[in-house]
Amino acid sequence: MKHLHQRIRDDIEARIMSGEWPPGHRIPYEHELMAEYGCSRMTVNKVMSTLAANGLITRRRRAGTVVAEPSSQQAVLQIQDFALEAARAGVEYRFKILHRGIDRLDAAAAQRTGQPVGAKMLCLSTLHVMDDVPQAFEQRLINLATVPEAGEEPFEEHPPGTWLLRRVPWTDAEHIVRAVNADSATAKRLQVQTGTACLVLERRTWQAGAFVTEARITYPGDRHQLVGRFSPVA
Amino acid sequence: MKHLHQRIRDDIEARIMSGEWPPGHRIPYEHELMAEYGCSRMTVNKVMSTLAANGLITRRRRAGTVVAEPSSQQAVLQIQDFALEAARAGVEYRFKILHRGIDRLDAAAAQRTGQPVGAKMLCLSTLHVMDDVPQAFEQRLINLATVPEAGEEPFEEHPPGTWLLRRVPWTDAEHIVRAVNADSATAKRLQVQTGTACLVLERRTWQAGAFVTEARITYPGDRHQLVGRFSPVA
DNA sequence: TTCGCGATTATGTATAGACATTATCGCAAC
DNA sequence: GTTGCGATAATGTCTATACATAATCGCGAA
Repeated sequence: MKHLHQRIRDDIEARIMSGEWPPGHRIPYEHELMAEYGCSRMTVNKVMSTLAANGLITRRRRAGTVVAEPSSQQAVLQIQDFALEAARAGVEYRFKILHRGIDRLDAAAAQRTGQPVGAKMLCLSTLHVMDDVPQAFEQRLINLATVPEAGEEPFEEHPPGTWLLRRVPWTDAEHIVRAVNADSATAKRLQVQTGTACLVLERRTWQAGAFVTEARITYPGDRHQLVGRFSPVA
Repeated sequence: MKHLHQRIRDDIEARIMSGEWPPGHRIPYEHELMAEYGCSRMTVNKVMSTLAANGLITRRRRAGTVVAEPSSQQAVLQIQDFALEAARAGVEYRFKILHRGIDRLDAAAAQRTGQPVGAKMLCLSTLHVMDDVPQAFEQRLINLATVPEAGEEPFEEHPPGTWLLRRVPWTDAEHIVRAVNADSATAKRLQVQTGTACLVLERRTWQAGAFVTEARITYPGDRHQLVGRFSPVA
């Protein structure tokens, strides 16, 4: 046997995953597990705390521990960095800033981001291209109040998303994924027919309550998909 | 001050999130933090283990602990249960099984699911309707080898997805999100025009290596979007 | 019957110490 | 210089104990 911690954890996870202990089933008390595995309560406690943090079980003082009800399902999608993805696929990547300007928030954008109308934002439109084929069109707002240095950044080496990610850590993010028919301007930029289904990913990020950036990325539906793999437990 | 554990954790998270400790920065050794906070090493250790499990820091024996490099971004999307969503919005929900049959896997589906060609699957087509407006069209395969009782289930009370979720815990899931133009059959079922952009969510789930189910859910692009909120730290 | 309150009990947090594990560092031999 | 190896220093795991906290149970009073 290896570490007791891992063994207890595997044991309990197996029983939950196999359905032997269905949702709502009461798990033995810490002192019972302690006796069963012949270890101290701290060891059992650490395992149970970990499982609780992972959402596999629910603990309540005095009442005990039960297997958690399955929550509403989550899809975890990996948003790959274009440069990375291109490097892996062995194709050439480049990006082009189509528009750059400093604007003040209009009412709709203020509503979306929770910022006051008129807040100064750096507005960027970027086209991501792989092997001369447009892969995505990105419209981004960067809050100059939170990230003033973005105003001076030429975005020559890295596209705005990559630059921001390694400059400003974010604490909260909101994602929206939609499908839309390409309007004529978008279709032209992405070199698809007007009306082609496109995947639109909107992401807004905050850092400790301060709005950082909003990105709207439009992918041609026939060239891109978002993929994710997920296991509820490590 | 409340609990030391939380205080240390908040402190370190704050320093990482604010950028004071950028990725790669070496975090004080456990014995240093122990001295700084005047607590035992176990307390520090538990905090650091938690942060490491959350991917915020990277720990290596002898080398010490450093702030983790930002990984590629993830979008975490909540897939809401239709009945729940409808109840919250105060509208009527119902579903209709359009087709039901037992089929054997063809080559393409076998490829996708990693099952042998010819494996027996329960095939269901379900339309989800809210206030008489179609909201989604779901095509689902259920592996009868893994979930034989699905063959007898009439799916009168709960739609297949809900039924499965509370019957079979899953250990792995794969998600793909795409945008497609509605073909005429789909358009008719969803009561939209042919060619309307639709969001397609594909999910395949396994339980301990055994294939459970594949669902392809098609949402009309103008009626639905996937939304998610995410904080990297709890 | 119902309400309130104290005893009970299971989990939450923390401590001090012990030994295990494993990279790294630095010195010595080549 | 390069290599090898032992000392060292960091995290990983575990114990035994203590006290805190909170929810439930059950008893007694209204």
